[in-house]
Amino acid sequence: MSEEPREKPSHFIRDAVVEDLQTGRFKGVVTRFPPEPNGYLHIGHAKAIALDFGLALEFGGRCHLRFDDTNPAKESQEYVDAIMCDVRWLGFDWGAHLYYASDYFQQLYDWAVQLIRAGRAYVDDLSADQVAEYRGTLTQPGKESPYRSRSVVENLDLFERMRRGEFPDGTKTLRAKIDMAAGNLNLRDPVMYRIRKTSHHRTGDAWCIYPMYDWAHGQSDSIEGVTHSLCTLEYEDHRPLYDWYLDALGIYHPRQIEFARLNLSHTVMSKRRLLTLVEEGLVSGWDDPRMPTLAGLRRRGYTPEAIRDFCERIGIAKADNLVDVALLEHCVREDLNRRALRRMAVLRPLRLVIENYPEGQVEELEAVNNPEDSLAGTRKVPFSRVLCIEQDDFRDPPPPKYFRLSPGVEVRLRYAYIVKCTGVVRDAAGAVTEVRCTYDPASRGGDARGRKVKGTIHWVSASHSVRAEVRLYDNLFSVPKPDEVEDFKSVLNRHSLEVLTGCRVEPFLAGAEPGSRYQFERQGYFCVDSLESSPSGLVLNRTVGLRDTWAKIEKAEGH
RNA sequence: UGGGGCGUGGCCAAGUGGCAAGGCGCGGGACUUUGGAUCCCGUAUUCGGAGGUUCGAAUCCUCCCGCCCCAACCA
Repeated sequence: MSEEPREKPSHFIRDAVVEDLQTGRFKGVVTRFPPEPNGYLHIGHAKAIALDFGLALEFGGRCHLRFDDTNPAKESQEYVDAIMCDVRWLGFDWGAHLYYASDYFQQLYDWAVQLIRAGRAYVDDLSADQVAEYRGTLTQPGKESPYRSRSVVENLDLFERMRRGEFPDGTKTLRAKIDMAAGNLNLRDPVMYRIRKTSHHRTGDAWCIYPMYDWAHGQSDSIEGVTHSLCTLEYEDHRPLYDWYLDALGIYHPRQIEFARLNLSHTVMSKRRLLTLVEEGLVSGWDDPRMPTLAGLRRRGYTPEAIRDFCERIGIAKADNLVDVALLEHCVREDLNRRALRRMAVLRPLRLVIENYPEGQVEELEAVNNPEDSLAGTRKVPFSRVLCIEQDDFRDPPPPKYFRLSPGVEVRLRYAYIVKCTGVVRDAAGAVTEVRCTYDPASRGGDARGRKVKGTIHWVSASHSVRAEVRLYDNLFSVPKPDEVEDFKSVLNRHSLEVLTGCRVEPFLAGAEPGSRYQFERQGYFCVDSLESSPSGLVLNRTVGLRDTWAKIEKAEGH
């Protein structure tokens, strides 16, 4: 295993980090991945995780996992657990640096008091609607709240009573006193605290006022000594506020840098839309193998390595993007090609009878486990007179450039023998129910002995194979940009899941471990479903198909 | 006459004054007991547009065009 560590492609954030280290602005690198525990992580988060943890690793620093849990109404322990599980699975380690914004509630409260004392924050009695009204519009300045000029003493008193729970939800807020005429709406006296008499999954009922994102985030970064606070583009407008709070408080000041979030073709990435799919039962859950969630990709059979590689290849930049899902698929294929053991499985069985093969005879033929890895060894596959082959591997008449079985034609049975089709059996409707052939005993192992045999097909012994259910997945959406359609649900791919129940797999697969991955020769990569597969009922998920040149030819040839 | 960003091939993306990296995809070929893998070759006279500066510009200047984000007591 002499993996040449591919040179890390550079990007503007790495450049900025290098510069900050050189100029002495920061002495080391401390990053953080700050998910809100209100949903499952998806491939877009993987990009951020790889960036945050990757940079820390690269510069000998550290990366914190910090839950941004400032909105108890939407957050829960279920999500906290799922997120930690996913980050670990992806291969990253936060060591002892697990934090929660809720751990800082007291410190944040004290700092708020500090701002009130400095005359930089005030308690406002305006209702939510009024606050919106007073904010003005994109093109018109807002106007100051009538409560903006309350005295420090009064503000201090009111704020403390807010905390004690003397006022009902929504009746008061604490706001920073900045500039109601600012072009950047985030600076028009942003709300720092709102009253919410809701218990929090970690702090219980200790608090009834909760900090807003902007008030919590920068200060949390500061407390933890974060150097580079990396986030997505939509927070660019928040940076002036991030900086304002830190400066107003006069505390350690990390640097926020924004990058473009990932968009993947043929799927949706917004938490709101993913939640809709889950809640409306359009998918089986957050871990449905068609979902772009890490839980879904994991169940689909994706490897952490492939996802990390993908994250590296897409790069980090500031331009809006839509990455072709074909790149993600390429990454798993590349990873699995060199690691997955090969097996034979017939998804849509067609009976093949070898007329001149002795009745009752069984041979154990040797098959290579992985041609890409000589250490993977070989296995024995039972061969007998009656086999199952793929329905697609027999055509009568054969279309142009078809290399597989058809009347009078010879084909190789992978690792077995060369067989020649002698005829077919059809049912009353004319459908082929059985293919007949003879074999060449001298071609054992598949040796064509000089002959040109263009096709090689996979097979399974009818009586020795094991039954299995196979689930074939396709893109969740039928268009590249479902987000741009009026109703994204109208463009769901109706064929995103195809369940095949009569599949036959080679006996070696009988005891396959849940989650284990294989390449089914000539078909694709599959993994044993981790939830619904059992020894008595094997269930396999197709991670991704193999590149299919024949499909392209067939498509180009006509229909 | 609101603010903040972004525009390099079908999709990502390097490049930051010296004459367009790389990857995916696509097309062609070699090889092949997976029509897989692997290996070759091809794929932007041009960098949103128009001017300008310069011996020389995707890179600097000016104007224009287009796209994205922001008016939750969400993050």
